[in-house]
Amino acid sequence: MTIADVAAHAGVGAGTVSRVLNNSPRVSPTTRARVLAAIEALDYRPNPLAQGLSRGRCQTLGVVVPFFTHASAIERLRGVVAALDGSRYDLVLFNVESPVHRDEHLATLTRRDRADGLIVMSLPPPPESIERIVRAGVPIVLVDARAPGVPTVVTDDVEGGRLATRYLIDLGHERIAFIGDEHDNPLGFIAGREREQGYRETMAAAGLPVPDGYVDHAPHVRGAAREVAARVLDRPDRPTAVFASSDTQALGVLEAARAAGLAVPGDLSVVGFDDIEVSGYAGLTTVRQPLYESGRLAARLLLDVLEGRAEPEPGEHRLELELVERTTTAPPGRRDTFASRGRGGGHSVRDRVSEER
Amino acid sequence: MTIADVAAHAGVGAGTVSRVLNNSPRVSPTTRARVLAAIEALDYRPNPLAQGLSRGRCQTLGVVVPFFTHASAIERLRGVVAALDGSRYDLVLFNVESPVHRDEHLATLTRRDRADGLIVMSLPPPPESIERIVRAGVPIVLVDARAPGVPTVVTDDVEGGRLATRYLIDLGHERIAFIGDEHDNPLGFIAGREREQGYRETMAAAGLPVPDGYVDHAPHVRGAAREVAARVLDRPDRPTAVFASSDTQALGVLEAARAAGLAVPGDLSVVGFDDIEVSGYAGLTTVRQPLYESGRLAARLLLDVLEGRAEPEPGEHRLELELVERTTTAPPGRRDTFASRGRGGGHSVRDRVSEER
DNA sequence: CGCGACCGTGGAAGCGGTTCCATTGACTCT
DNA sequence: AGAGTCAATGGAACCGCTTCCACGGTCGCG
Repeated sequence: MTIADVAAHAGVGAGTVSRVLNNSPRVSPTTRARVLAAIEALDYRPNPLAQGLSRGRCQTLGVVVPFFTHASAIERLRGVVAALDGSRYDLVLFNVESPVHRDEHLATLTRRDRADGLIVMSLPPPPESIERIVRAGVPIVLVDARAPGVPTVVTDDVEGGRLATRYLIDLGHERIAFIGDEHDNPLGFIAGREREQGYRETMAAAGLPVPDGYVDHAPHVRGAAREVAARVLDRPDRPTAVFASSDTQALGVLEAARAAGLAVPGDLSVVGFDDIEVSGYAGLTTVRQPLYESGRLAARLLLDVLEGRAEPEPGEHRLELELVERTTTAPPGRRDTFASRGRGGGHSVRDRVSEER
Repeated sequence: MTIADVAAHAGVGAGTVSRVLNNSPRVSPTTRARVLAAIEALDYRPNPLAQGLSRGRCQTLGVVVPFFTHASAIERLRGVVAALDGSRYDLVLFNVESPVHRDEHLATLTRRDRADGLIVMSLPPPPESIERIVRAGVPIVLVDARAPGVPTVVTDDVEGGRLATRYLIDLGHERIAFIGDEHDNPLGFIAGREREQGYRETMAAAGLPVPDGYVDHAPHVRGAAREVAARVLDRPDRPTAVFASSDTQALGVLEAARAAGLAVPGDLSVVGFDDIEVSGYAGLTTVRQPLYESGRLAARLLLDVLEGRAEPEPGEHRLELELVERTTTAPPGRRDTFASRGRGGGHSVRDRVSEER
């Protein structure tokens, strides 16, 4: 079933069929009707590969995302899919779990034959990759990562770190520990480091000490964070609060607290970062970043460029952070019963929203 | 940068370059070396669209999945991605939120020009779609859905319903309510209905009554389940246990119980279905289905066919269900304190596994 | 030593579209 | 009425690759 069959059936040339398909104005109404009838009769659909080859683009958006099953990645993807829905673009997923992975994918994506546009999440891509992609004319948007000369959708992670720390200090905490990602992660994530910087700045500004061992790092999984947290909770000068640089890790901290027999927030306050879906359920106080919105915005920026509605605008699109207060935080030393808190809770708009998902 | 450039640079014909690219044995070692050098020198990569057009396939696997952000879908996708990793196939995601959506996608996927193989999740596709796809020679695997003549990866949902109900009966419960998906959902999901059937069968076999109003249905979101649960928990003959046909809904039941001031599992036992990630954290007793494994198996079956290692084998690949006992269930009337349960818990292998994600 | 196999290779045809160019015929304008 | 426009259309060229076919050169064998 090719365009030639349709042309024959309608008694016209292939070019005319193509013009009808592409809504060219240069076709008479009667011819158009005949062609459409033939298309209908033969149940013809253009071959996307042939279209792609001929047009030099492939109606596909590539999303390069590390560990796509991580809750935060999923939320972002949800935003991307929402933005793509109704457009003519398909979504191809490139999952990244190592630098080799990343470089392979970025190398194949330097032309419009695999994806017409690229969303790269959370990965600071090697500058030479970026440059090749840009030079090749493939529009790209970074999410949760920065690079000069490229549109990015970001939040201010340093500020987020400040927000969480200041909140704990305002509650009256003085012994505040930090648990974050390992600094030398192979994919070069920097959000964790920036959140740590915000933490350190704020502690310093408040004149609060950060003893050795109050800052520790662990791989981005719950179990690892729990172990590291166990260590700091076992110190004689046990902190009264922990700021974890992700909700996943904060959940690990909560587990460690439970294992250590500490009441939360009675003995220990915990603040996370991200506001993934579980967090609402776990009652975790956290710094919410608009994950869904970030994906949606990135996809929209890309579509605007691809469909000629806008020029690529290098520069940051900053999304705001917001502290969501739930039930894992309280002033230090106030011994709440664990029981009375129950599950869930929280007071942000987000909670109402997440109900209905 | 085309194959002709490489050919010119290596001083050979285009055909020879193609043979080298495709590991044809009919190339002399010296020529092969020259071509490889040229490829290297020019940093040449074949255009996948042109390859696809010429070969009649596109090195892509399509996954059609309703509501891909649902926890269960994500787990399955994770399995698919794992199976695809290392293969030469890309993954294209077709998210489905309505029958129109579904039919549009299935209609475009009846040829090898958009995807070489198809995984359809949780959707009973219209028989004529299936037939067209099969006739077109596009391998397809259904997950969590059945159709004659097509390979499927399934679980026995009726049996799962029995499992959960029998477990509650064995604990000593007699007043057991059921909350499930609406029967007339537009996409035709049947898992919920089957789980309900298992529930009804087991109740009948045990001679236990199922009063009017003990079985109710709600859309597959937490909030809706909570409202429906609130109704049944408000009855004079309040049930001592609720079996919800998904974990998402079970979480809604837990919320309703909390709102009603009922202790879980003291006043009310709750069993869910799926074992999504949150469930371990929430301590929910549930019927675990191997979601990750189902995705992985489906992708592997498909790859085996696509790479000629196997013929498509219509028939069911059944994966086993397993009851995971956690802390939302207990014999009726035993008044546990809510506090002592804390969070998490559970005794399945799964829990250890999920720690390390 | 001559003939047929066969290996290695170049080049053309084809995959199914899009787009440019040339052609035709109707229509306008002087 | 003839020249010039312009709309509608057919058809060829092209996108970049695979694959088939044909051809020249070796080699083995009689």
